[in-house]
Amino acid sequence: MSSLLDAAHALEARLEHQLAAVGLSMSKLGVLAQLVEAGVPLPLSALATRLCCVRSNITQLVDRLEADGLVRRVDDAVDRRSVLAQVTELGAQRQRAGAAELAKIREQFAQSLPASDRAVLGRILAALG
Amino acid sequence: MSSLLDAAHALEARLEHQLAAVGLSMSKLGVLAQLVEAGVPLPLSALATRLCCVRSNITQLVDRLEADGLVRRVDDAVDRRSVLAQVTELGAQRQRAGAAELAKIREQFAQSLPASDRAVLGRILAALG
DNA sequence: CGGGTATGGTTCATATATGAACCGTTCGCC
DNA sequence: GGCGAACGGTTCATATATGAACCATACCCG
Repeated sequence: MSSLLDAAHALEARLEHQLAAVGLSMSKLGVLAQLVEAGVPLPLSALATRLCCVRSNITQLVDRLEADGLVRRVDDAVDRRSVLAQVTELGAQRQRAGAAELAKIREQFAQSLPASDRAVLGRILAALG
Repeated sequence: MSSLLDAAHALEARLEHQLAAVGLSMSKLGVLAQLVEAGVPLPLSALATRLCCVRSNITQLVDRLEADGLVRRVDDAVDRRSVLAQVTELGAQRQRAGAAELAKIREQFAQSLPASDRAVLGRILAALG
């Protein structure tokens, strides 16, 4: 059980380290990826739902992304309570760069694990969820 | 790859939740367990080494544990730079309670996974490290 | 239509973690 | 003996995350 946690932590550290090369973190990339995927600005609460975290976390994350110039807050024309996050051109560039870094790690991961093991691992982890 | 991270996060959340029942977190239990296992007060830097984190993290963790009355800071008689963390009686009780909660989860984990899968999982994760 | 409830976002306090900067102490070595 | 490097701890700034409290707005129902 603890080796599962250890492996996950090591993997996370590697991902964060790799993303740091393009000035991103997992959290920031997660937000950018959601916005790019959606193709339209999203309400902050939609981000919270998709990223499985509380709203106050998104507030802060978007604060930092806005400070980085990767995201803009825009008003929602139809619901005055709502604030939309819109990815900037720079943000979209960064997201692509981050995704490329992620792909590298995924590649290494795949290579270090035979396809058969990968299948077994997937099955076991799915069963745990 | 992401299912590995997801599974680990879910497991961590369950552990934290279970430990909250006895007023502990994984981090706090980690410190207490090291101190109990060692049997003697440990320098904070020894804790940092054993728990694989930076010293400033231990400073804060011990601050909180001290506020909880689970640990005491004592001077090191031979090295005046060093500060030792000594587990209190209450701290030792808490550590036992926490370990019991952990054991419950481990039990469930073991039951939800056939022994053969557990062996395979262990082998795969070890290969990743 | 209004009043109560639900929703959306922010703010605050807190926990956990990192890394840089700092200071006092110890140690190795000339 | 004394000096410079290494060590030990704290402090600070920062990032990430949670949850409670708060306010404005929207929605539902009698």
